[in-house]
Amino acid sequence: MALDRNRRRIPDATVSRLPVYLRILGEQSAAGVDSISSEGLAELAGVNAAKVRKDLSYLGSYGTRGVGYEVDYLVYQVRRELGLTHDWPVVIVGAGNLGQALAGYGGFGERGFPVAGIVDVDDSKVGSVLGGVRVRHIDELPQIVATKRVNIGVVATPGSAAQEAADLLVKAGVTSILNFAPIVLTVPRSIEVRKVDLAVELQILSYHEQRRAGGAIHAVPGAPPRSATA
Amino acid sequence: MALDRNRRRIPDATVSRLPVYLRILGEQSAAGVDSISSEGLAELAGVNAAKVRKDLSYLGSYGTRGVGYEVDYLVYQVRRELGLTHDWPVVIVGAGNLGQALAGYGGFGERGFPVAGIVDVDDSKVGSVLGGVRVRHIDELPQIVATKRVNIGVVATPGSAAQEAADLLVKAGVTSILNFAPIVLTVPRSIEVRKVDLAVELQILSYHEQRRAGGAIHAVPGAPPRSATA
DNA sequence: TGAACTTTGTGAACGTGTGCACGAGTGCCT
DNA sequence: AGGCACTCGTGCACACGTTCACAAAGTTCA
Repeated sequence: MALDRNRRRIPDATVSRLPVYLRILGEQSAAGVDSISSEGLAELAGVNAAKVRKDLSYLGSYGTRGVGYEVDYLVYQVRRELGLTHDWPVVIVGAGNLGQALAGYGGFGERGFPVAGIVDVDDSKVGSVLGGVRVRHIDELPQIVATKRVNIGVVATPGSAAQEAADLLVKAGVTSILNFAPIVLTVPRSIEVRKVDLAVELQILSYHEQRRAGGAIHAVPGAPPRSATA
Repeated sequence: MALDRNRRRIPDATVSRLPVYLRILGEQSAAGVDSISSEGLAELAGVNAAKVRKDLSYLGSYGTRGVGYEVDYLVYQVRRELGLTHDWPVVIVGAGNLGQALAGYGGFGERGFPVAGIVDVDDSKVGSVLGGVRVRHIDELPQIVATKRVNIGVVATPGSAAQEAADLLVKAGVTSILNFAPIVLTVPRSIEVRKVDLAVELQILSYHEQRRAGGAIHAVPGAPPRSATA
């Protein structure tokens, strides 16, 4: 505790890979594997072995030269670094198509993120039960966040309501937001936001497809003049 | 066409921002805005103005100094670069919770990615209708891909079935895959894969929450010894 | 015990991405 | 017509991320 190896800042790129390692390590552990090399883990994670070693070195020196990493011990260390030693209850705003799917998707709670509540503005949705959780009115959001000690909010509303949802989450005391709405949220700097956007992902794939197709079809009909003045 | 300014490789980071610009530009266009500066676009996209200019410069010199960018013209250019001048039908594999939500989510087709089909292995799901599309048996996948000219496949199965789903998609002729299953897919190098993983996103947020909480609680009970020999 | 072998941890080189700062055009106003 | 204000396009420096390559440290086996 004195020679605290902690409080090292871990690079973003590494943080985003740790969950992948963690899942693989869990699978290996369940399969009875005791020890794994950086090469083995790299293979399973689809990355370079040196990258694995460097990533893991940010947590400390938990490997054994000549052998590899002890799976269970590494699982524990990664979980600790990611803050997964306890559950993080989440609250979902928006009980539409997506909110319902998220609540119904059991893997949420299993992975340490139990759904503490789902809220919606629409009274007709309030009261129905999704994935074992009753939909409540958005006015109850502050109470849910406070009593269930919720730090993470999920925005699953249409784009038009997303900023308002985020504002309410922040006001209720949430400090991290996972945003599924296709808009850029404006929040205080201290709030951590991550975005998941289907359309963006599909459009990136579209770019590569178009490129693959030769893309040489530039003379598309309908090309507007630069200054239509219309 | 002779002095082809095309076939310039656009950096990945830029490609992933173009869809964001595109959505904002579309909104501005709908709001009656004719012209926008890099600063204005940057503000709305939540990024640096220089970055916007550099990103757009990869498409060509479509701005006007002293004025900005003509919104409609820029929309056209970005859409062209992203290959959005025509629709890209997609096929969804897996009609579970997620597959249903994706099919039901109208925004899919509206944004140029109509659902050409949904397939599942489970006979009890075959025949039901989701978002206007009938669920078909996975054996019909090759036929759907061929007749509807599908290039993009969506894997919405549980992790345990995802690799098989990907293999079938590739065999059927799909060249891009959007993967929602929490596993690393193994596919031929020529196939473009993008992954959307809820658990990863939540765990990244968890990391920041843990860090915010001071994280100084390292002496967690239950810390396993390095070599348990158990 | 010691030599051969394995695998980690990390310095260093390289590649990619970001942001500043400023020259170069363009439009507007007098 | 000329000057001024504005904004794009981009060279450059810096930060971040990736990969190589190798010494250090551990294991195995004769």
